[in-house]
Amino acid sequence: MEQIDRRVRRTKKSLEEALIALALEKGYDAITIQEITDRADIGYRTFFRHYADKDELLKDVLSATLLELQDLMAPPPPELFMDPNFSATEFINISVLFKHVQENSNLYRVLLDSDRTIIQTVIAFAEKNIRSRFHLLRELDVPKDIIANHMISAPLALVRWWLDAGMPYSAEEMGEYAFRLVVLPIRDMVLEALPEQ
Amino acid sequence: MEQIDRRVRRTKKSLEEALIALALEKGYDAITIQEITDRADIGYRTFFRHYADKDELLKDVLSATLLELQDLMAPPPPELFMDPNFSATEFINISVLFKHVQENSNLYRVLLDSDRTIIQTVIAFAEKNIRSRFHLLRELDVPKDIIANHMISAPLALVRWWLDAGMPYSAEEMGEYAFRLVVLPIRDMVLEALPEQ
DNA sequence: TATTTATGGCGCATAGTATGCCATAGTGCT
DNA sequence: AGCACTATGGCATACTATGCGCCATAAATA
Repeated sequence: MEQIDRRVRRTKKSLEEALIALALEKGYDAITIQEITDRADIGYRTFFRHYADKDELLKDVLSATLLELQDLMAPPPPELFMDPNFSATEFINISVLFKHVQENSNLYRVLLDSDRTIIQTVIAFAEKNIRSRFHLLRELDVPKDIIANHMISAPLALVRWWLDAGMPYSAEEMGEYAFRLVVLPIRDMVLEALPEQ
Repeated sequence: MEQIDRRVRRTKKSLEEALIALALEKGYDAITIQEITDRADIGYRTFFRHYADKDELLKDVLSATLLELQDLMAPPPPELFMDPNFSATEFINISVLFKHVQENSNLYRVLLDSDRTIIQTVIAFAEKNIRSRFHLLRELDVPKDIIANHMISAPLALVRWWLDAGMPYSAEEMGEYAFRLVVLPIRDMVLEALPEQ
């Protein structure tokens, strides 16, 4: 097995925890690598033996959580879109997103505060996922590419607002709002485009 | 009048042009002040006599254009929302946004590529504007704060997609798509909430 | 033309990143 | 337990970029 040296595990774990703590305190961009290693009580030199830069550490921190989200939001099979009886909640379960954000709010705060390029990677990945679900569908009133983008970035903006505002509503409520603002209009469009029975 | 020294005008103009050119070439973040002053053929030292940092220069570049947009998107008076005869296009003319982006696409590219804090300032301002239009309205199915945020960040995400994709649709088409995805659902909510005749 | 002011170029201080070197301490394996 | 291995710490160093003081000079305003 890929048994990893205990020291490496310890070092990485310390650095990851230090990054999150500092990012919440003073914002991701403002952190220096020196501060991370000081907080983690790790030699400055050691940082570069594991990560090329700050962003790589951040990716490491986020990857597990984002893979988890990916599973949660996962694939209702593409055939579902062709089934005229599919229900609204099956279309996409958006409140799952908000629950996951709530359970990992510190991580999401850091993610949404971080460099655009990291978020862009996440968005691009999720978009590809959505597009693959649409590809069986015939063209709608709005191009499918635009819908795919909207289905990702609009909920993400709601998440950002939610966190910035101090989560004044429950995850279920936010799911409901996102459903009304984003999902419902798209579902209606899709239903119209389905081949009539 | 506030007649400004010709040299100052010339210096600022050169710096602004250099910033835009460089930002389009290699991305806003990657630019150094040294590069800006070299390109502008201005002394490095002189930069700091006009701007505290890169962001301040960017703000200067964007301010005129954003004020222009503000006028274009401007106020249908708040009473309009209480008028049951108000039409969809009066609700908010979203295609104006896309036309303005098209005419200033270089600037918007730089803006959307730049630091989050600058975009956040713009979003916060626009949000306040929208909220003031809503304040007469009674509570809807979705909290008004969330709607205000959605009305800003969702179109902005569409603009970002449009620019990143190389503007494959016309401004009018994008306006139509934004209308269907964002404005129409909200308009329907508002209409439901209006006191019935 | 005289006075004011912006600019250019020099040097210097500071902060942060990134790497080389070598002794040391912790680790996995037999 | 002992051995070979390798991650780590600490030091020095190079590099890049920001930010400012100083003073001579060029350009603008009046």
